[in-house]
Amino acid sequence: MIEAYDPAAFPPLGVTVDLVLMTIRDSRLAVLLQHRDEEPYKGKWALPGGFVREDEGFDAAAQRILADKAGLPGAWLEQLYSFGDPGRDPRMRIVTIAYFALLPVGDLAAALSGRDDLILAPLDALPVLAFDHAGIVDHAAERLRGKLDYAPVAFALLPPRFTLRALQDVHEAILGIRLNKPAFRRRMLDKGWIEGTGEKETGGAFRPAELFGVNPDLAGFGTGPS
Amino acid sequence: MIEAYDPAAFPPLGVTVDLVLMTIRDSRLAVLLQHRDEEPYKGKWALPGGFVREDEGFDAAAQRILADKAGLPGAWLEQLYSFGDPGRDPRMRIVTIAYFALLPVGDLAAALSGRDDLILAPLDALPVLAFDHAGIVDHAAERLRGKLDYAPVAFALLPPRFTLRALQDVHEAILGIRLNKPAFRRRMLDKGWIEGTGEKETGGAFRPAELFGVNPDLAGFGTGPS
DNA sequence: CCAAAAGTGTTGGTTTTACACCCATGG
DNA sequence: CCATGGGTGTAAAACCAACACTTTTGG
Repeated sequence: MIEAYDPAAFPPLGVTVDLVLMTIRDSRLAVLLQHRDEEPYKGKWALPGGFVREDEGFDAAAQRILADKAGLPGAWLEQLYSFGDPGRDPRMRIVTIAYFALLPVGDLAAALSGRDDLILAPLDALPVLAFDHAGIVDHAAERLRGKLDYAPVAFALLPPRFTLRALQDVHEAILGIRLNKPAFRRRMLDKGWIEGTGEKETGGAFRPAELFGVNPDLAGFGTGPS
Repeated sequence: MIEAYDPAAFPPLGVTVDLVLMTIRDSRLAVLLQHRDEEPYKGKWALPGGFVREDEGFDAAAQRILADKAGLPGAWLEQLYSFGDPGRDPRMRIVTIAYFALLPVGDLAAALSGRDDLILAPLDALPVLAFDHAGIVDHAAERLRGKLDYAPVAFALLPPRFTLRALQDVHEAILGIRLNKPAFRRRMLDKGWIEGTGEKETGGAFRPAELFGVNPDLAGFGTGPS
Protein backbone atom coordinates (compact mmCIF):
# COMPACT_ATOMS: atom_id res chain seq x y z
CA MET A 1 0.00 0.00 0.00
CA ILE A 2 1.40 3.39 -0.97
CA GLU A 3 1.10 5.67 2.01
CA ALA A 4 1.44 9.42 2.42
CA TYR A 5 4.36 11.17 0.75
CA ASP A 6 5.93 13.65 3.08
CA PRO A 7 9.53 14.09 2.00
CA ALA A 8 10.56 15.06 5.51
CA ALA A 9 9.31 11.71 6.73
CA PHE A 10 11.96 9.82 4.84
CA PRO A 11 15.11 9.00 6.74
CA PRO A 12 18.33 9.79 4.91
CA LEU A 13 19.19 6.94 2.65
CA GLY A 14 21.53 6.50 -0.26
CA VAL A 15 21.13 4.41 -3.38
CA THR A 16 24.25 3.18 -5.09
CA VAL A 17 25.08 0.91 -7.97
CA ASP A 18 27.86 -1.59 -7.42
CA LEU A 19 29.47 -3.36 -10.30
CA VAL A 20 30.65 -6.95 -10.41
CA LEU A 21 32.85 -6.66 -13.47
CA MET A 22 34.08 -10.11 -14.35
CA THR A 23 36.51 -11.29 -16.95
CA ILE A 24 38.66 -14.31 -17.63
CA ARG A 25 42.40 -14.04 -17.16
CA ASP A 26 44.71 -17.03 -17.43
CA SER A 27 41.71 -19.33 -17.73
CA ARG A 28 40.28 -18.20 -14.40
CA LEU A 29 37.30 -16.04 -13.59
CA ALA A 30 38.39 -12.75 -12.09
CA VAL A 31 36.62 -9.70 -10.76
CA LEU A 32 37.59 -6.03 -10.78
CA LEU A 33 38.19 -4.58 -7.32
CA GLN A 34 38.97 -1.10 -6.12
CA HIS A 35 41.11 -0.17 -3.16
CA ARG A 36 39.40 1.79 -0.38
CA ASP A 37 41.36 4.80 0.81
CA GLU A 38 38.84 5.84 3.45
CA GLU A 39 37.00 4.49 6.42
CA PRO A 40 35.11 2.31 6.79
CA TYR A 41 36.98 -0.71 5.52
CA LYS A 42 39.97 1.47 4.73
CA GLY A 43 42.65 -0.58 3.04
CA LYS A 44 40.23 -3.29 2.02
CA TRP A 45 39.09 -4.05 -1.49
CA ALA A 46 35.59 -3.29 -2.70
CA LEU A 47 33.47 -3.51 -5.80
CA PRO A 48 33.55 -0.37 -7.92
CA GLY A 49 30.36 1.59 -7.52
CA GLY A 50 28.83 4.97 -7.00
CA PHE A 51 25.72 6.85 -6.04
CA VAL A 52 22.82 6.95 -8.43
CA ARG A 53 22.31 10.53 -9.51
CA GLU A 54 19.12 12.40 -8.95
CA ASP A 55 17.75 12.06 -12.46
CA GLU A 56 19.41 8.88 -13.51
CA GLY A 57 17.99 5.37 -13.84
CA PHE A 58 19.83 2.34 -12.54
CA ASP A 59 20.91 1.09 -15.94
CA ALA A 60 22.29 4.48 -16.84
CA ALA A 61 24.16 4.68 -13.54
CA ALA A 62 25.67 1.25 -14.11
CA GLN A 63 26.76 2.23 -17.60
CA ARG A 64 28.33 5.43 -16.32
CA ILE A 65 30.27 3.59 -13.63
CA LEU A 66 31.37 0.98 -16.12
CA ALA A 67 32.58 3.68 -18.50
CA ASP A 68 34.55 5.20 -15.62
CA LYS A 69 36.59 2.06 -15.14
CA ALA A 70 36.86 0.69 -18.62
CA GLY A 71 35.86 1.97 -21.97
CA LEU A 72 32.42 0.66 -22.81
CA PRO A 73 32.74 -1.56 -25.84
CA GLY A 74 30.27 -4.40 -26.23
CA ALA A 75 30.07 -5.12 -22.54
CA TRP A 76 27.34 -7.30 -21.16
CA LEU A 77 25.55 -5.44 -18.40
CA GLU A 78 22.57 -6.60 -16.45
CA GLN A 79 20.98 -5.97 -13.10
CA LEU A 80 21.89 -8.67 -10.61
CA TYR A 81 20.26 -8.22 -7.22
CA SER A 82 19.63 -5.55 -4.63
CA PHE A 83 21.10 -5.42 -1.17
CA GLY A 84 19.82 -3.19 1.57
CA ASP A 85 20.26 -4.70 4.99
CA PRO A 86 20.18 -1.93 7.57
CA GLY A 87 23.66 -2.59 8.89
CA ARG A 88 25.54 -3.17 5.68
CA ASP A 89 27.14 0.25 5.78
CA PRO A 90 28.09 1.44 9.27
CA ARG A 91 27.49 5.13 8.54
CA MET A 92 23.97 5.23 7.21
CA ARG A 93 21.54 3.13 5.30
CA ILE A 94 22.80 2.44 1.82
CA VAL A 95 20.80 0.45 -0.68
CA THR A 96 22.83 -0.93 -3.52
CA ILE A 97 21.63 -2.21 -6.84
CA ALA A 98 24.26 -4.70 -7.89
CA TYR A 99 25.05 -5.03 -11.57
CA PHE A 100 26.83 -7.75 -13.32
CA ALA A 101 29.21 -6.89 -16.17
CA LEU A 102 31.34 -8.98 -18.51
CA LEU A 103 34.28 -7.76 -20.54
CA PRO A 104 37.12 -9.40 -22.49
CA VAL A 105 40.28 -9.19 -20.47
CA GLY A 106 41.98 -7.34 -23.29
CA ASP A 107 39.60 -4.44 -22.98
CA LEU A 108 40.39 -4.14 -19.31
CA ALA A 109 44.11 -3.95 -19.75
CA ALA A 110 44.04 -0.33 -20.82
CA ALA A 111 41.94 0.68 -17.86
CA LEU A 112 44.12 -1.16 -15.37
CA SER A 113 47.41 0.24 -16.55
CA GLY A 114 48.25 3.38 -14.63
CA ARG A 115 45.61 2.85 -11.98
CA ASP A 116 47.10 1.18 -8.98
CA ASP A 117 43.84 1.35 -7.04
CA LEU A 118 42.27 -1.22 -9.36
CA ILE A 119 43.08 -4.91 -9.41
CA LEU A 120 41.72 -7.97 -11.08
CA ALA A 121 41.37 -10.72 -8.47
CA PRO A 122 40.66 -14.37 -9.33
CA LEU A 123 37.39 -15.56 -7.86
CA ASP A 124 39.05 -18.52 -6.22
CA ALA A 125 41.55 -16.34 -4.40
CA LEU A 126 39.70 -13.20 -3.41
CA PRO A 127 41.13 -10.85 -0.80
CA VAL A 128 38.94 -9.81 2.12
CA LEU A 129 36.24 -7.58 0.71
CA ALA A 130 34.57 -4.54 2.23
CA PHE A 131 30.90 -4.43 3.24
CA ASP A 132 28.84 -7.41 2.04
CA HIS A 133 30.65 -7.44 -1.27
CA ALA A 134 31.86 -11.02 -0.95
CA GLY A 135 28.25 -12.17 -0.98
CA ILE A 136 27.51 -10.02 -4.00
CA VAL A 137 30.40 -11.56 -5.91
CA ASP A 138 29.14 -15.06 -5.04
CA HIS A 139 25.73 -14.12 -6.34
CA ALA A 140 27.20 -12.90 -9.60
CA ALA A 141 29.29 -16.00 -10.16
CA GLU A 142 26.27 -18.19 -9.56
CA ARG A 143 24.21 -16.20 -12.02
CA LEU A 144 26.94 -16.42 -14.63
CA ARG A 145 27.12 -20.19 -14.29
CA GLY A 146 23.37 -20.49 -14.49
CA LYS A 147 23.02 -18.42 -17.63
CA LEU A 148 25.95 -19.88 -19.47
CA ASP A 149 24.06 -22.42 -21.52
CA TYR A 150 20.86 -20.59 -22.25
CA ALA A 151 22.10 -17.06 -22.84
CA PRO A 152 24.96 -15.86 -25.03
CA VAL A 153 27.05 -14.54 -22.15
CA ALA A 154 30.33 -16.23 -22.92
CA PHE A 155 30.93 -14.09 -25.99
CA ALA A 156 31.06 -10.99 -23.84
CA LEU A 157 34.26 -12.41 -22.37
CA LEU A 158 35.94 -12.86 -25.72
CA PRO A 159 37.14 -10.56 -28.47
CA PRO A 160 34.92 -10.20 -31.55
CA ARG A 161 36.75 -13.05 -33.30
CA PHE A 162 37.62 -16.15 -31.35
CA THR A 163 38.38 -19.81 -31.85
CA LEU A 164 36.16 -22.58 -30.60
CA ARG A 165 38.98 -23.65 -28.32
CA ALA A 166 38.94 -20.21 -26.68
CA LEU A 167 35.18 -20.41 -26.25
CA GLN A 168 35.51 -23.80 -24.64
CA ASP A 169 38.18 -22.44 -22.31
CA VAL A 170 35.75 -19.76 -21.19
CA HIS A 171 33.05 -22.30 -20.47
CA GLU A 172 35.45 -24.53 -18.59
CA ALA A 173 36.71 -21.66 -16.50
CA ILE A 174 33.21 -20.62 -15.52
CA LEU A 175 31.92 -24.09 -14.81
CA GLY A 176 35.11 -25.39 -13.29
CA ILE A 177 34.92 -28.65 -15.21
CA ARG A 178 36.44 -30.08 -18.37
CA LEU A 179 34.20 -30.47 -21.40
CA ASN A 180 34.26 -32.87 -24.29
CA LYS A 181 35.59 -31.23 -27.42
CA PRO A 182 33.37 -32.62 -30.21
CA ALA A 183 30.22 -32.41 -28.12
CA PHE A 184 30.94 -28.84 -27.13
CA ARG A 185 31.72 -27.88 -30.69
CA ARG A 186 28.45 -29.23 -32.03
CA ARG A 187 26.34 -27.83 -29.23
CA MET A 188 27.71 -24.38 -29.92
CA LEU A 189 27.23 -24.56 -33.66
CA ASP A 190 23.70 -25.94 -33.31
CA LYS A 191 22.63 -23.05 -31.11
CA GLY A 192 23.12 -20.70 -34.01
CA TRP A 193 24.81 -18.11 -31.83
CA ILE A 194 28.08 -18.14 -33.75
CA GLU A 195 29.11 -18.31 -37.33
CA GLY A 196 32.41 -19.03 -38.95
CA THR A 197 34.23 -16.24 -40.68
CA GLY A 198 36.46 -17.73 -43.33
CA GLU A 199 39.50 -16.46 -41.45
CA LYS A 200 42.08 -18.50 -39.62
CA GLU A 201 44.01 -17.87 -36.47
CA THR A 202 47.53 -16.66 -37.14
CA GLY A 203 50.78 -16.86 -35.29
CA GLY A 204 50.16 -20.12 -33.48
CA ALA A 205 52.12 -23.23 -33.96
CA PHE A 206 50.45 -26.22 -35.61
CA ARG A 207 47.20 -26.13 -37.48
CA PRO A 208 45.47 -22.75 -37.31
CA ALA A 209 41.91 -22.76 -35.98
CA GLU A 210 39.03 -21.03 -37.68
CA LEU A 211 37.89 -17.74 -36.21
CA PHE A 212 34.23 -17.44 -35.29
CA GLY A 213 32.09 -14.42 -34.60
CA VAL A 214 28.79 -13.84 -32.89
CA ASN A 215 25.79 -14.11 -35.16
CA PRO A 216 24.85 -10.50 -35.95
CA ASP A 217 21.13 -11.07 -35.59
CA LEU A 218 21.47 -12.26 -32.02
CA ALA A 219 18.92 -10.04 -30.32
CA GLY A 220 20.15 -7.93 -27.47
CA PHE A 221 23.77 -8.93 -27.50
CA GLY A 222 26.01 -6.12 -26.43
CA THR A 223 23.57 -4.51 -24.06
CA GLY A 224 22.49 -7.44 -21.94
CA PRO A 225 19.29 -9.44 -21.75
CA SER A 226 15.64 -8.75 -22.53
CA MET B 1 33.60 4.83 -5.82
CA ILE B 2 32.09 5.53 -2.41
CA GLU B 3 32.07 9.25 -1.90
CA ALA B 4 31.49 11.44 1.14
CA TYR B 5 28.52 10.68 3.37
CA ASP B 6 26.72 13.85 4.24
CA PRO B 7 23.12 12.93 5.03
CA ALA B 8 21.91 16.36 4.00
CA ALA B 9 23.31 15.75 0.56
CA PHE B 10 20.84 13.00 -0.16
CA PRO B 11 17.70 14.00 -1.97
CA PRO B 12 14.49 12.65 -0.44
CA LEU B 13 13.89 9.21 -1.75
CA GLY B 14 11.67 6.33 -0.71
CA VAL B 15 12.32 2.62 -0.89
CA THR B 16 9.35 0.31 -1.16
CA VAL B 17 8.78 -3.38 -1.64
CA ASP B 18 6.12 -4.38 -4.14
CA LEU B 19 4.74 -7.87 -4.23
CA VAL B 20 3.79 -9.87 -7.29
CA LEU B 21 1.70 -12.47 -5.53
CA MET B 22 0.70 -15.08 -8.05
CA THR B 23 -1.55 -18.08 -7.79
CA ILE B 24 -3.52 -20.35 -10.06
CA ARG B 25 -7.27 -20.04 -10.17
CA ASP B 26 -9.42 -21.96 -12.63
CA SER B 27 -6.28 -23.20 -14.36
CA ARG B 28 -5.06 -19.69 -15.09
CA LEU B 29 -2.21 -17.69 -13.61
CA ALA B 30 -3.55 -14.78 -11.59
CA VAL B 31 -1.99 -11.96 -9.61
CA LEU B 32 -3.17 -10.15 -6.50
CA LEU B 33 -4.00 -6.49 -7.06
CA GLN B 34 -5.02 -3.72 -4.73
CA HIS B 35 -7.33 -0.84 -5.53
CA ARG B 36 -5.85 2.65 -5.23
CA ASP B 37 -8.02 5.11 -3.31
CA GLU B 38 -5.67 8.05 -3.70
CA GLU B 39 -3.89 10.01 -6.34
CA PRO B 40 -1.88 9.33 -8.33
CA TYR B 41 -3.51 6.59 -10.31
CA LYS B 42 -6.59 6.83 -8.13
CA GLY B 43 -9.08 4.17 -9.12
CA LYS B 44 -6.47 2.06 -10.83
CA TRP B 45 -5.16 -1.26 -9.63
CA ALA B 46 -1.66 -1.69 -8.26
CA LEU B 47 0.60 -4.33 -6.80
CA PRO B 48 0.40 -4.54 -3.02
CA GLY B 49 3.46 -2.98 -1.45
CA GLY B 50 4.74 -0.70 1.22
CA PHE B 51 7.69 1.29 2.42
CA VAL B 52 10.66 -0.53 3.83
CA ARG B 53 10.98 0.42 7.48
CA GLU B 54 14.01 2.06 8.90
CA ASP B 55 15.52 -1.03 10.48
CA GLU B 56 14.14 -3.67 8.22
CA GLY B 57 15.78 -5.66 5.45
CA PHE B 58 14.10 -6.21 2.10
CA ASP B 59 13.24 -9.84 2.74
CA ALA B 60 11.68 -8.96 6.06
CA ALA B 61 9.66 -6.17 4.48
CA ALA B 62 8.40 -8.51 1.80
CA GLN B 63 7.39 -11.06 4.40
CA ARG B 64 5.59 -8.43 6.41
CA ILE B 65 3.66 -7.19 3.41
CA LEU B 66 2.82 -10.73 2.43
CA ALA B 67 1.54 -11.45 5.92
CA ASP B 68 -0.61 -8.32 5.69
CA LYS B 69 -2.47 -9.68 2.68
CA ALA B 70 -2.53 -13.39 3.31
CA GLY B 71 -1.41 -15.51 6.17
CA LEU B 72 2.10 -16.68 5.54
CA PRO B 73 2.07 -20.47 5.23
CA GLY B 74 4.71 -22.08 3.06
CA ALA B 75 4.77 -19.29 0.54
CA TRP B 76 7.56 -19.04 -1.96
CA LEU B 77 9.13 -15.62 -1.74
CA GLU B 78 12.09 -14.33 -3.67
CA GLN B 79 13.48 -11.02 -4.80
CA LEU B 80 12.64 -10.34 -8.42
CA TYR B 81 14.11 -7.09 -9.70
CA SER B 82 14.46 -3.47 -8.73
CA PHE B 83 12.87 -0.51 -10.45
CA GLY B 84 13.92 3.04 -9.89
CA ASP B 85 13.44 5.17 -12.96
CA PRO B 86 13.26 8.83 -11.90
CA GLY B 87 9.78 9.36 -13.28
CA ARG B 88 8.06 6.20 -12.18
CA ASP B 89 6.22 7.93 -9.36
CA PRO B 90 5.09 11.48 -10.16
CA ARG B 91 5.49 12.78 -6.62
CA MET B 92 9.03 11.92 -5.74
CA ARG B 93 11.68 9.37 -6.46
CA ILE B 94 10.59 5.95 -5.31
CA VAL B 95 12.80 2.91 -5.66
CA THR B 96 10.96 -0.35 -5.43
CA ILE B 97 12.38 -3.77 -4.80
CA ALA B 98 9.92 -6.13 -6.47
CA TYR B 99 9.31 -9.50 -4.88
CA PHE B 100 7.77 -12.51 -6.37
CA ALA B 101 5.46 -14.67 -4.22
CA LEU B 102 3.57 -17.88 -4.87
CA LEU B 103 0.64 -19.20 -2.85
CA PRO B 104 -2.00 -21.89 -3.32
CA VAL B 105 -5.27 -20.25 -4.27
CA GLY B 106 -6.95 -21.83 -1.26
CA ASP B 107 -4.74 -19.91 1.13
CA LEU B 108 -5.71 -16.67 -0.55
CA ALA B 109 -9.44 -17.20 -0.26
CA ALA B 110 -9.54 -16.24 3.40
CA ALA B 111 -7.59 -13.04 2.79
CA LEU B 112 -9.77 -12.01 -0.13
CA SER B 113 -13.12 -12.49 1.58
CA GLY B 114 -14.19 -9.29 3.24
CA ARG B 115 -11.64 -7.12 1.49
CA ASP B 116 -13.15 -5.51 -1.54
CA ASP B 117 -9.98 -3.56 -2.30
CA LEU B 118 -8.18 -6.76 -3.25
CA ILE B 119 -8.80 -8.76 -6.40
CA LEU B 120 -7.19 -11.67 -8.12
CA ALA B 121 -6.79 -10.82 -11.80
CA PRO B 122 -5.85 -13.39 -14.46
CA LEU B 123 -2.58 -12.53 -16.15
CA ASP B 124 -4.13 -12.75 -19.58
CA ALA B 125 -6.82 -10.23 -18.71
CA LEU B 126 -5.19 -7.64 -16.49
CA PRO B 127 -6.83 -4.30 -15.89
CA VAL B 128 -4.84 -1.12 -16.42
CA LEU B 129 -2.19 -1.01 -13.71
CA ALA B 130 -0.78 1.95 -11.84
CA PHE B 131 2.83 3.11 -12.17
CA ASP B 132 5.11 0.69 -14.04
CA HIS B 133 3.45 -2.28 -12.41
CA ALA B 134 2.43 -3.92 -15.69
CA GLY B 135 6.09 -4.31 -16.56
CA ILE B 136 6.82 -5.74 -13.13
CA VAL B 137 4.11 -8.36 -13.55
CA ASP B 138 5.51 -9.32 -16.95
CA HIS B 139 8.92 -9.73 -15.39
CA ALA B 140 7.52 -12.00 -12.71
CA ALA B 141 5.61 -14.20 -15.14
CA GLU B 142 8.72 -14.60 -17.23
CA ARG B 143 10.78 -15.57 -14.21
CA LEU B 144 8.18 -18.09 -13.13
CA ARG B 145 8.17 -19.73 -16.55
CA GLY B 146 11.93 -19.82 -16.61
CA LYS B 147 12.31 -21.42 -13.21
CA LEU B 148 9.55 -23.95 -13.59
CA ASP B 149 11.65 -26.87 -14.69
CA TYR B 150 14.79 -26.34 -12.69
CA ALA B 151 13.41 -25.13 -9.37
CA PRO B 152 10.59 -26.58 -7.29
CA VAL B 153 8.32 -23.58 -7.66
CA ALA B 154 5.15 -25.33 -8.78
CA PHE B 155 4.59 -26.88 -5.38
CA ALA B 156 4.20 -23.47 -3.83
CA LEU B 157 1.01 -23.15 -5.87
CA LEU B 158 -0.49 -26.38 -4.56
CA PRO B 159 -1.66 -27.61 -1.17
CA PRO B 160 0.70 -29.91 0.75
CA ARG B 161 -0.89 -33.00 -0.81
CA PHE B 162 -1.71 -33.00 -4.49
CA THR B 163 -2.24 -35.36 -7.38
CA LEU B 164 0.03 -35.56 -10.36
CA ARG B 165 -2.85 -34.34 -12.50
CA ALA B 166 -3.06 -31.17 -10.39
CA LEU B 167 0.69 -30.66 -10.71
CA GLN B 168 0.43 -31.04 -14.46
CA ASP B 169 -2.41 -28.51 -14.55
CA VAL B 170 -0.16 -26.02 -12.79
CA HIS B 171 2.62 -26.53 -15.29
CA GLU B 172 0.24 -26.23 -18.21
CA ALA B 173 -1.24 -23.04 -16.84
CA ILE B 174 2.15 -21.44 -16.39
CA LEU B 175 3.59 -22.53 -19.72
CA GLY B 176 0.38 -22.09 -21.66
CA ILE B 177 0.81 -25.40 -23.46
CA ARG B 178 -0.53 -28.93 -23.08
CA LEU B 179 1.87 -31.58 -21.81
CA ASN B 180 2.07 -35.29 -22.39
CA LYS B 181 0.83 -37.24 -19.37
CA PRO B 182 3.26 -40.18 -19.12
CA ALA B 183 6.28 -38.05 -19.97
CA PHE B 184 5.34 -35.42 -17.42
CA ARG B 185 4.70 -38.05 -14.79
CA ARG B 186 8.09 -39.65 -15.21
CA ARG B 187 9.99 -36.39 -15.41
CA MET B 188 8.50 -35.30 -12.12
CA LEU B 189 9.17 -38.58 -10.35
CA ASP B 190 12.74 -38.73 -11.67
CA LYS B 191 13.55 -35.31 -10.32
CA GLY B 192 13.13 -36.60 -6.80
CA TRP B 193 11.20 -33.52 -5.73
CA ILE B 194 8.03 -35.39 -4.82
CA GLU B 195 7.20 -38.64 -3.13
CA GLY B 196 4.02 -40.63 -2.96
CA THR B 197 2.19 -40.79 0.31
CA GLY B 198 0.19 -44.00 0.38
CA GLU B 199 -3.00 -41.95 0.46
CA LYS B 200 -5.55 -41.63 -2.29
CA GLU B 201 -7.69 -38.77 -3.41
CA THR B 202 -11.24 -38.97 -2.06
CA GLY B 203 -14.59 -37.74 -3.21
CA GLY B 204 -13.90 -37.83 -6.92
CA ALA B 205 -15.69 -39.99 -9.37
CA PHE B 206 -13.75 -42.78 -11.06
CA ARG B 207 -10.43 -44.11 -9.98
CA PRO B 208 -8.85 -42.06 -7.18
CA ALA B 209 -5.38 -40.70 -7.82
CA GLU B 210 -2.52 -41.05 -5.42
CA LEU B 211 -1.63 -38.00 -3.35
CA PHE B 212 1.94 -36.80 -3.53
CA GLY B 213 3.89 -34.51 -1.26
CA VAL B 214 7.08 -32.51 -1.59
CA ASN B 215 10.19 -34.40 -0.61
CA PRO B 216 11.00 -33.15 2.90
CA ASP B 217 14.72 -32.89 2.27
CA LEU B 218 14.26 -30.47 -0.58
CA ALA B 219 16.58 -27.70 0.49
CA GLY B 220 15.10 -24.27 0.75
CA PHE B 221 11.53 -25.07 -0.12
CA GLY B 222 9.06 -22.84 1.65
CA THR B 223 11.32 -19.86 1.92
CA GLY B 224 12.48 -19.43 -1.63
CA PRO B 225 15.77 -20.10 -3.35
CA SER B 226 19.40 -20.18 -2.24
C1' DC C 1 -20.29 -54.15 -17.09
C1' DC C 2 -19.66 -49.47 -18.77
C1' DA C 3 -17.53 -44.91 -18.61
C1' DA C 4 -13.85 -42.22 -17.23
C1' DA C 5 -9.68 -41.19 -15.42
C1' DA C 6 -5.27 -43.20 -13.10
C1' DG C 7 -1.20 -45.39 -13.96
C1' DT C 8 2.42 -48.32 -16.72
C1' DG C 9 4.98 -50.87 -20.59
C1' DT C 10 6.90 -50.45 -25.01
C1' DT C 11 8.45 -48.46 -28.99
C1' DG C 12 10.61 -45.13 -32.02
C1' DG C 13 12.99 -41.03 -32.66
C1' DT C 14 16.08 -37.49 -31.22
C1' DT C 15 19.88 -35.78 -28.73
C1' DT C 16 24.25 -36.28 -26.29
C1' DT C 17 28.54 -38.46 -25.33
C1' DA C 18 32.76 -40.63 -26.28
C1' DC C 19 36.10 -42.56 -29.08
C1' DA C 20 38.67 -42.80 -33.13
C1' DC C 21 40.34 -41.03 -36.98
C1' DC C 22 41.83 -37.58 -40.51
C1' DC C 23 43.70 -32.80 -41.55
C1' DA C 24 46.80 -28.91 -41.53
C1' DT C 25 50.80 -26.62 -40.09
C1' DG C 26 55.74 -25.56 -37.99
C1' DG C 27 59.80 -27.33 -37.20
C1' DC D 1 58.01 -36.69 -41.62
C1' DC D 2 56.95 -36.02 -36.88
C1' DA D 3 54.54 -33.75 -33.17
C1' DT D 4 50.58 -31.22 -31.97
C1' DG D 5 46.30 -29.40 -31.83
C1' DG D 6 42.12 -28.46 -35.13
C1' DG D 7 38.20 -30.66 -37.04
C1' DT D 8 34.81 -34.60 -38.31
C1' DG D 9 32.51 -39.36 -38.73
C1' DT D 10 30.42 -42.90 -36.32
C1' DA D 11 28.55 -45.75 -32.97
C1' DA D 12 26.88 -46.42 -28.33
C1' DA D 13 24.17 -44.60 -24.75
C1' DA D 14 20.89 -41.77 -22.65
C1' DC D 15 16.93 -39.21 -23.03
C1' DC D 16 12.22 -38.01 -24.35
C1' DA D 17 7.64 -38.22 -26.45
C1' DA D 18 3.76 -40.66 -28.00
C1' DC D 19 0.73 -44.47 -28.16
C1' DA D 20 -1.56 -48.30 -26.41
C1' DC D 21 -2.75 -50.88 -22.83
C1' DT D 22 -4.09 -52.23 -18.02
C1' DT D 23 -6.11 -50.84 -13.52
C1' DT D 24 -9.45 -48.95 -10.42
C1' DT D 25 -13.32 -46.74 -9.09
C1' DG D 26 -18.67 -44.97 -9.27
C1' DG D 27 -22.79 -45.75 -11.14
